[in-house]
Amino acid sequence: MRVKQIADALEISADSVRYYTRIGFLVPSKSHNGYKYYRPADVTRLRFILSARSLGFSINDIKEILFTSSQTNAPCPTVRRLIEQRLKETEQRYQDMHELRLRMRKAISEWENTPDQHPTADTICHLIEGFTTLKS
Amino acid sequence: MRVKQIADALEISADSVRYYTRIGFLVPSKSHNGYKYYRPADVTRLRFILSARSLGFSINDIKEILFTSSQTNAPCPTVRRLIEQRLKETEQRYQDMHELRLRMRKAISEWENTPDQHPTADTICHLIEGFTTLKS
DNA sequence: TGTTGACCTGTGAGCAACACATAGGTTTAC
DNA sequence: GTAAACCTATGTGTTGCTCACAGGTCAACA
Repeated sequence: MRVKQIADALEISADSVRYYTRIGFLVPSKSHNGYKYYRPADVTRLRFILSARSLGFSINDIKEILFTSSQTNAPCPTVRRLIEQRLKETEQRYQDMHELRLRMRKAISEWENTPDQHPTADTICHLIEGFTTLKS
Repeated sequence: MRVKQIADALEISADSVRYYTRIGFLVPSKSHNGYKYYRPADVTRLRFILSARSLGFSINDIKEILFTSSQTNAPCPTVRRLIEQRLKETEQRYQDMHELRLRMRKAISEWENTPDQHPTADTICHLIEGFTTLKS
């Protein structure tokens, strides 16, 4: 299979496949014209990568998992440790997003009753400068 | 003020200040030794940048706002338009994070009753490969 | 046989928003 | 005068891809 075929099969972009190849996650064989050819084992491997990504593992995490596994060691302890970390980060970012979301909504609703205004010597945009999270 | 002083004053890293300077948001004067010196107007400007960032505006958004404002036009319509867009994106990412969070938690709880296992010819990590979002 | 056009390829660069590494300058204390 | 602490600017690294580009491949047609 060539890059587009494997990409279509797993519904990702050819560029993503090229990226995973570039960082060594996939090792296709090369034909005479320089095209890369992927074998069924690469499909399995790519499917694994995508599953891991969808569970929040980073590229580096996957690298570590793949390495452990290639040493014929059980990667499970690593996987359990990593997902706990990633979950913590995700919770944090989730919380941050929640707060950002509220701030944005508050700004929008506050600005509904605020007229436009031209910039002055010491204000760039009075909407933004006049909005403070600390306000009631 | 030199870079660290202005950074400390606004509680951000000196590297961030250098970054904003590099992209032209701040234009300090240079002294004989190459050090950059920031004036009070830069503090105002930096404060504005930080406010905008905390409302979810991107660096490019801020660039647009600053430009409009520098033309002595009211940047308010731009600001209102941009924040609506950013809010939409934020809502989407918030939703994505929510789902990722649930997937991760489900995986962790499912894996509690799953023993470790060594890799085989066609499995890299049975935990990840055995987990599917579609499962009940 | 030649050629047009659609489609595909690999490589290198670019993106956001900073953080880090490095080599060297400045300042204060002694 | 010098040593140590602290500061500086610049360049590179980061994450996970996407995009731009110049060119290769292949089937259909003249």
